[in-house]
Amino acid sequence: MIPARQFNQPVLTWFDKYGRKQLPWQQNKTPYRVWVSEIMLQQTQVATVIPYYERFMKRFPTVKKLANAEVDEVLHLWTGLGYYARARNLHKAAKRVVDEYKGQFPDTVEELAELPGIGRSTAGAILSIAINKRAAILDGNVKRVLARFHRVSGWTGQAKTQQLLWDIAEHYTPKQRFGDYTQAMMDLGATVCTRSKPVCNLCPVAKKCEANLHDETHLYPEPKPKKQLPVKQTSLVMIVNQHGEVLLNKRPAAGIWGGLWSLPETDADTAQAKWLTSLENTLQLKLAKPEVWNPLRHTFSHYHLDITPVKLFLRQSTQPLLEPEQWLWYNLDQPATVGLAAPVKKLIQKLAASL
DNA sequence: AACACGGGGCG
DNA sequence: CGCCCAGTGTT
Repeated sequence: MIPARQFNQPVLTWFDKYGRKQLPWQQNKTPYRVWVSEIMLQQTQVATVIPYYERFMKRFPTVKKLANAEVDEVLHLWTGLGYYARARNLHKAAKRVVDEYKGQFPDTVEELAELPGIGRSTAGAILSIAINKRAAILDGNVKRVLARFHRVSGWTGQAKTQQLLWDIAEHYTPKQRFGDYTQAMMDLGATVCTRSKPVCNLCPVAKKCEANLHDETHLYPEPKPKKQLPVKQTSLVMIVNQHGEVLLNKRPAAGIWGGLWSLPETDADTAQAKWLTSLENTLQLKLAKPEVWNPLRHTFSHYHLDITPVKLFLRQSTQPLLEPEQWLWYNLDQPATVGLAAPVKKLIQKLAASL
């Protein structure tokens, strides 16, 4: 690690020249105003936050006003920002600041981080920016800057990696101008040391940045390890009638693709022949020999689904369908306006092209 | 369509 | 403590 001032002085000088200082929450800085801005900024970009912030501050100019409001009104002002749990936390925390601290925000990281929605980093940001107390932060922007500067390996969410980054963050925190330094690091990460294509020639510490010197900024921070997703198999059956329509059925409300229209599904390859026979019986159809296509993979958040498509033609004129609530002949030229699962839509397009 | 984001909650 | 999640913007 290099001497702290060789890092933080160039960063502060850069901030004096290029940092933003006119944002609404940078005026009249109080713990309350900084807190609200930090929570809003966790999830949304600056340009979007500004009008929300101003409306919020107009309606709740003090923590006491916020604490006394109905949570529904807080949520109402939050509408459009998303992550409503954070608005609830904001409201809960305001009540606690009023009840437990007589409306005065505590001035230690430990106490602030006890409040719902405030962790160590947000606590550090509030203290440094609002009351110029010495406190480090480690948000996504700062993690990126520091991981690159020292080529810190490991995913930043890993406890060990995170601890190392906190140590580095503490090390570089200056002996004065704590608020400016916090702002500077956030701005640097947001505008220069960006996730992709960082603009190193505008960076005040580029000449000492190990990732930059090795031309390896793209390797840091390391991405979150992809968890090995389980692979499930299924088969989707495309039954085409003499009008070039394909048979869809509506899926149960629960489970994947709940309530969407899909192709009839069979999960057991080995039992496919049997399944087709039972489908013929159920729907009173007569089917021609199946044509098995190459599988395609669809990935959910929690597993891969390898889908084997099977095409078959109906060898008779179409009969009225049983249970028309659940079954539908989908015309490929004049598609009905129904909700289709993404891979089903893709398959139907391929099917149309094959006819 | 995958990824990232700070903190809460769970086992 | 480690793991997963939420909800939306960015890439």
